[in-house]
Amino acid sequence: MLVATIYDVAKAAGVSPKTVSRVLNGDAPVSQKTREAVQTAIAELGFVPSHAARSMKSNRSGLVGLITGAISNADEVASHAGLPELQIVQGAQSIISASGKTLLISDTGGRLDRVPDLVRTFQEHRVEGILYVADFHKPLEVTLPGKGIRKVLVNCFDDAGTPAVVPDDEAGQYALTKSVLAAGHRRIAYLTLAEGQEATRLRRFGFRRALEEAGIAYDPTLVRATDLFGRPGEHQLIWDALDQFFDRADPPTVLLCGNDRLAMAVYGILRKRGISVPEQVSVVGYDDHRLIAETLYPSLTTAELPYRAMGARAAQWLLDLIADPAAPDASEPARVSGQVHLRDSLVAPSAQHDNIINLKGRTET
Amino acid sequence: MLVATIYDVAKAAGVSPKTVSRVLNGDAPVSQKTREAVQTAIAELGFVPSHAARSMKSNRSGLVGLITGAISNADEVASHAGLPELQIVQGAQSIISASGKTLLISDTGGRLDRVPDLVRTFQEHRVEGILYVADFHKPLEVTLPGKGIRKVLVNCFDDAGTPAVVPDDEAGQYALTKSVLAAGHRRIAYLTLAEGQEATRLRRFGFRRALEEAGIAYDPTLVRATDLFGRPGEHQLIWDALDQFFDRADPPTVLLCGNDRLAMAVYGILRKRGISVPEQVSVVGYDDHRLIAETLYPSLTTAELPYRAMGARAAQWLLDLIADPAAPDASEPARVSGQVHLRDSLVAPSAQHDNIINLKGRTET
DNA sequence: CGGTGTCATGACATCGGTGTCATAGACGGG
DNA sequence: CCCGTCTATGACACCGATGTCATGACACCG
Repeated sequence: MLVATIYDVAKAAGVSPKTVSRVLNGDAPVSQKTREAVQTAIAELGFVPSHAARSMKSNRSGLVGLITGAISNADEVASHAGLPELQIVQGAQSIISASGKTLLISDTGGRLDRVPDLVRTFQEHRVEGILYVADFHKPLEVTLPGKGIRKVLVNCFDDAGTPAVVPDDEAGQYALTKSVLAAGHRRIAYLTLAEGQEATRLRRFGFRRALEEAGIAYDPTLVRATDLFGRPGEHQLIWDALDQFFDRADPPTVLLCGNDRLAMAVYGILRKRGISVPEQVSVVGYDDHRLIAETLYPSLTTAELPYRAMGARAAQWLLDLIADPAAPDASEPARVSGQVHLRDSLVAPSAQHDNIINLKGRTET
Repeated sequence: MLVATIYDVAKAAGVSPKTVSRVLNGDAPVSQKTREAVQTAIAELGFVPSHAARSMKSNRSGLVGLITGAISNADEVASHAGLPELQIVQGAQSIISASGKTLLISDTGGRLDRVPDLVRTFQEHRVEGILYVADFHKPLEVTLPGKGIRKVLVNCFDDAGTPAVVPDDEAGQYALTKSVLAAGHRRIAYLTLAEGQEATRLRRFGFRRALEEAGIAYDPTLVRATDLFGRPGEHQLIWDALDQFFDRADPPTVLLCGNDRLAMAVYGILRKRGISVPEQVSVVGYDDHRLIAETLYPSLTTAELPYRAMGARAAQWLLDLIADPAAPDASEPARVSGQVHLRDSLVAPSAQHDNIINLKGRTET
């Protein structure tokens, strides 16, 4: 006898299995004496009810599936993905487990073609819903199998009206740019993420909107895409962009970076060029990747990518859909916005005592 | 009818449920014609067998539980924990899923008192084994419940002979120090992790062993613990340590850091002091946290904390224990060693053209 | 042509719980 | 004292698979 069953408990307590069940679930009156006898037997045998048997009868698995590439991506590419994506899992986990359900986490290992397998495994476990988490804000790349299963997309979206939760990149960059403007900056350079990404497109809108409101013309020559996801050549790209910016007669007083990792690289390259942060130029990131933002010296001003909140929001949405099967799909993704975190890397241009103009070549090695 | 059952398939194909089962499992001959009829019915109904029913009959859940604080820690503390710990999960995931089993991942949310609950949930699911993952190398902090369930500890150990997989910190620091010595350094400063940690203790052994072999005396004044897990005050601690090192008549030519995050902070503080890496001093980390090591500029020489391999090793061990219930416990934890990754932050002292001596105060702000 | 073995298939019990229904006492009112 | 009601409990079927055993249809052999 590997594990005790309800029958073992019943025999030990001298009652019927059904009575044990009643003690377990408290769904019918049981006399004090019987209850105690049963509880003693349960404790002695170390009995734990079988989830399989229970869910078979009730036809409710109490399971929610989550598909992510986070766990594998974390190592594969030292990119903006990885750890932050994990916060989505974390946010979902907290909501799901608070609801008494269990989260089944599966990992694509970076291979989209494994998704059908993962969904099938979920179906075998009769999950009540599925969360699909993308590694960054993008259109859904696969057709999710699993007809009839409730799903919520996180960090991605489709055009079929599947419920989706995405970051409000436009509002995030808008708020961040407003903070930069509020500090007094007027010449703002922007090292964006790769072209073609949702985040790049949406954040540029937010950036421009903030500039317009401040009456500053958008200058495309102050904007360069430099994110190569940490692949070789990225440092060179950043270096070239900084060259271009600082060669100008009116060099920028602040550098916005598409993510905190880029900002970290920028710190290093600025150091090599002999330019101090923030004494000579302010630097701003994006993501609020705290490992970076708080450890960098000086600490980094950045906009939060509200991954944790997105995970929680998506999980709650999914639970609602499960509870009310008649609930309608959404026509629009839910957009979650995050806060701006002001830290030491952003100061007023007036506090930048050392002027950057014509620093070019000063300490190139 | 929410989901199709084997009975629905049987009816649609005009055969008995048992025959459908035979088609599914291929454990008995079925005629070609019958097989096709059944497969057609399965496809039409979108039938997926119920894991619950299956495991109830077979008494084998095919599940393995994993308990970690990684998912929550990732955000809580921007420390050496978080992402790297996740690689343990990743390594385990790959082995477990390759074995056809499913990994059930649970998260303590940083609260050890939740462990019994998590174990209980695992027991309800009748997991065949449990992996317990600590956030850094330490003695086991809790008594794991779940009598009779096979367990393997990862990144922690107890004195009861529970199978455990830990990093070989001594060998790692030894190899890393050997690399530093091989580059020609003789005056080596060491910013260690917090006192009292296993890693701190073991790595110091490795450090000293390498020094001894090179005939260099261990100088305690060149060793300072500066890791505050990213909490405020850490920068100050590092700053003070660097002051002390560089005030010497014979300042060190290289700084070993207890982890890559510390190295990142060191980069920033050195920049503020006007000291260039590696032109004036070499810097070395620990962990091979690639997000940091490859993005920092210059890229960081560091020793790999072989988390992924540890996860895989532990998972394989657990699978072996499950397959052979008679297998004995181990008296010693398995120690997994990682490689040294040489990158740009470490150069020969002869290549450090600018002497550090008496730089003190040069650019303090 | 009967006996025997193989192949293909089905009936039935079973895994561990829970829903349904029945029933034995206790208790109270008329 | 009888009957209705309520409380506490048990018998039994069932959820969806699969293991065991039985059986019908052939084919092959002597």
